[in-house]
Amino acid sequence: MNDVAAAAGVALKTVSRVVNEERGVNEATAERVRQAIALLGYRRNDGARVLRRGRTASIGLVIEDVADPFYSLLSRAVEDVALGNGSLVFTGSSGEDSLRERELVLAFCARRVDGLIIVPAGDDHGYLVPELAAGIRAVFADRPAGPGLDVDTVLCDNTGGARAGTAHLAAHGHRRIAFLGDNPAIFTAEERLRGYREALASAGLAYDAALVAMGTPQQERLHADLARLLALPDPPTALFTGNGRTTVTALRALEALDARPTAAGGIAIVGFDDFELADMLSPAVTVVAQDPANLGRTAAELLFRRLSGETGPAERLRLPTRLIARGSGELPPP
Amino acid sequence: MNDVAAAAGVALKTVSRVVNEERGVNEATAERVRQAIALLGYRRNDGARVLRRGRTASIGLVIEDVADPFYSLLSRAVEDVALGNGSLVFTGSSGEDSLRERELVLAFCARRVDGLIIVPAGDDHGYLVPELAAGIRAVFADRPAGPGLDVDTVLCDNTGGARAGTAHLAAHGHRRIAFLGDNPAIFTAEERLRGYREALASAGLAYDAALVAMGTPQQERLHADLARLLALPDPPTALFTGNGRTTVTALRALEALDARPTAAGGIAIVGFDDFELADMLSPAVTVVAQDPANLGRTAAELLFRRLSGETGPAERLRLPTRLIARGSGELPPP
DNA sequence: ATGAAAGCGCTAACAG
DNA sequence: CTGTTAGCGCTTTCAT
Repeated sequence: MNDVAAAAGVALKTVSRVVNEERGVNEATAERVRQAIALLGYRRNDGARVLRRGRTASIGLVIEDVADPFYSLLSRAVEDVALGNGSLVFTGSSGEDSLRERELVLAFCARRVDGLIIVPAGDDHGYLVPELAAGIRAVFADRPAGPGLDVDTVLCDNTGGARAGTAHLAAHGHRRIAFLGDNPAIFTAEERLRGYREALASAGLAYDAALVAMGTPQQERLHADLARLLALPDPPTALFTGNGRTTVTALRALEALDARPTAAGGIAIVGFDDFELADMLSPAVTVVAQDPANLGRTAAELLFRRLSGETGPAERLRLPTRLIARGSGELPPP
Repeated sequence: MNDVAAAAGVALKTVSRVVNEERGVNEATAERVRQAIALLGYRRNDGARVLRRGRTASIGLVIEDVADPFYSLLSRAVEDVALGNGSLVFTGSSGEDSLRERELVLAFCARRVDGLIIVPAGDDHGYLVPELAAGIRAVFADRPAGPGLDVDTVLCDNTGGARAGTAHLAAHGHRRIAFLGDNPAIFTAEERLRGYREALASAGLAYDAALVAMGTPQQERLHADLARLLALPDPPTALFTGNGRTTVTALRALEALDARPTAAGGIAIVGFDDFELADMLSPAVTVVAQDPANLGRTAAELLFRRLSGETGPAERLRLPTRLIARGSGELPPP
């Protein structure tokens, strides 16, 4: 910048004015400065600018895993909103590891991002308190913050969705409905289990712990759980799966167990989360769909509203789910 | 930092030393400083640190769309390598828009990222020349930089992959093989078309322009193209699809045209790019698989080697593809 | 319309 | 082992 000023024969401040397109600069002078800028290949250093101005025009996004379609859709929506607000986004995947979540968040804070969108892996966010006090805004998405943090949150209607999916199976005559969920330590997994139980109760069906299996959606584990379920004296005739990953993995496990449903019949399935090609399988898979892009957009818009000064108590939004009947959830019991 | 120094009764530099865990500080003094830090809730401002040190410990990643599984896998790999090198990553989706690509790249440069990984949308990267001259390192991934830019590049063996896929179909007796590709303006689409043509030539089959359809993978367009192909007096008995999106969309279009293959027979298909559930469709889909995570990892590792001082001429890497036979590519001609 | 000076928060380079 | 000084590149404030 100094060089540009010297080359154009003006003061630093004038260069600054031209670069930032402030008005009140003689057009001839401005042109001279622009020439010098072009000649020297000068680019404004936004880092220094930030240091002086306080706002970084960047936000941090911490999710579980960008490679998961659910989160990649969410990311894209956040990105778009951020760009629309002139902001860049740091993305980080926590991999469901609360330590890594914390490291990422703190690294973003040290970079003085204006705000954060967090899909938390852990449930202790005490480490955020000083940052929030220092003025960094945060919005939690998909899962709430740990206790003691009063912060904007956008969740999906997990319980209602699971209730609707389970009720759908019950309405098609199933009385033995198994629940395959994610690790119960995960907020959404637990809420969905609750919805499942509520739907059973509404349908007058007894809750049977033997029909419930929860854990990380790994092939081997699901294979073992499904083998156990199918070997039960009174095996399930329907399956409610607690998230996209679990649905797909369960389908694979059923295939391996030679128990995958066909269009003609077999175990009925409803899955939480829509997924690519669910409509092309046979039978096509009935799902309770969330809208991850909507989740990301809503969270980001809320964040930017806060950043532009909107005050008021922490918001807690719930996004609806939608049951999409495609075939696998409408198979009758044998 | 001033406040901390005052509270601990030491000089600024001592606080700096403690914060950065430099050695050569009396343990008692250090402890006093740490107490003051905790008391005041002090956090180092990395922006200021960067300004002074020159390195931002951040890189920029520009891809086509994070929401696309190919790029989301690539992103995750880049993220992991970056984190392993103590660096954060700005992510941006260009949406196949060269203007937006440019804006993102320049915004990242203004933030003085240490390096860039770019999947280019456009083919004019003149705007990068001053940035490269200013010392920002860039690695191009998946597609090469425009003319005149001598820069590290990691590509996949598009031609070889398409050749292998097409040859596979020919080896199974097909003599009328159609090619459904992406927009021919896209580098990879063109390379894959080349591979297709080479394989035809090797198999002694004539190239027939009527069997080739290229464009953005939208449902309507593919539907129309497929309808035209199927109505040909001498219609194709096999299909080679030029990328993951196209494969899936073509499958849907075939379904709508009532021409989707079954395990029993029908039009044979080999697709470029593997995709989730390809193995669960019926017939399962034979693909030429790339490894997007490997692509991301390789590009990121190359970038960080450059950032840590490795010199030498621009590298041009080609990553191999792998044919995975699953059924749809082994269907015989009628 | 333009400029001079101060300082954002930090660290490099030297003292002591 | 600790402190002082200067300055990274920019914007803000107050002159001119």
